[in-house]
Amino acid sequence: MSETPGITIHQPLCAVFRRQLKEEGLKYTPERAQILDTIIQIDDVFEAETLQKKLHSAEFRVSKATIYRTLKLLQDAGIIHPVPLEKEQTSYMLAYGGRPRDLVIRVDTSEIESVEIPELDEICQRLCAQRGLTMQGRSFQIFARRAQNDG
Amino acid sequence: MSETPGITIHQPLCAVFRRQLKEEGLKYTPERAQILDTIIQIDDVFEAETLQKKLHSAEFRVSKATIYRTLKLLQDAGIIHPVPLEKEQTSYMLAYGGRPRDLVIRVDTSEIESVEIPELDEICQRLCAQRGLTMQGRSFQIFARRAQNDG
DNA sequence: CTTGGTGCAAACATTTTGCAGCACA
DNA sequence: TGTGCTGCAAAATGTTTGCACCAAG
Repeated sequence: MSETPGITIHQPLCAVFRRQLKEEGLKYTPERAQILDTIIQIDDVFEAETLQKKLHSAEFRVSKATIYRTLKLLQDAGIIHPVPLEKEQTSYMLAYGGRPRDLVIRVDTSEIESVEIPELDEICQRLCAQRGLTMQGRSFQIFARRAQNDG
Repeated sequence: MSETPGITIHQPLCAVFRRQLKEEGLKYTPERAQILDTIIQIDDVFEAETLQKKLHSAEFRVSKATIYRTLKLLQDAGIIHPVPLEKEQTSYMLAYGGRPRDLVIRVDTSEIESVEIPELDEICQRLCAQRGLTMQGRSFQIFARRAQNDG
């Protein structure tokens, strides 16, 4: 993963969230800030539980209730969105961010590989532009298994 | 997998399912056949409950348990896969079929529009080919809202 | 007979919600 | 002083599982 230095997208994300919250008369509390920050750190698919553990290990105690409530807010803000994995718990991923978010999922081994698909950005932009929409994020997964003829 | 143009898909789907079942020593029962058939008829995103109602109205009584069990089998076979909507119930859609399966989801209005993105087929094929995989299906959603500058 | 499938109902797990105490405008 | 937020625990829902009986090879 080649990266841009430390700057990146954290600030904008927080800003988006804050703006969205303010817009609805809600508050940007420490819990919410911490949750978003942790999600950004995880930088991968995650579940409510994963998130809580991570928060926990950062000495930040947040209840499941608050996590679920915040997850919903983040989803409304278009900052995260659910990913259709076969887990029992709902999985989420960041909708924004410089990292790859498109996945190739091996249905036979359950492996998940992140891939970069530059063309997709253009496709998304085009589709949104045609409809006068602002893109909030996307979710793209390819489900595949080992080629059947070798195996 | 060079492709035959868009001929039919129902027969092949049943065949795929039957083969997959046989491969694991399972049976292609009337319930399973009926469930797959109903899913094909629905030809849209659906949930376990929707499915049961549809089956019901077709005078075909199938228990929730069987529906869930079959849904899992169909998923394993790569015939359907979950879609990440904001519903409480898991939503699924057909992975195969001649219909569009890519969605533009309005996060502000919850509208769901199916779109055709031919380039995606190529992209998927390419990614799978590069990895020696056989594609089972894909899931693609764009989350968007009305352009912010006119709201 | 043996293996698998179905429905039912109980069991489970996750997610949601009511409530009391708090914090900040 | 009022609105919103949090944690806790109870409640609600979707999904899974154990069991007894049924069907097919």
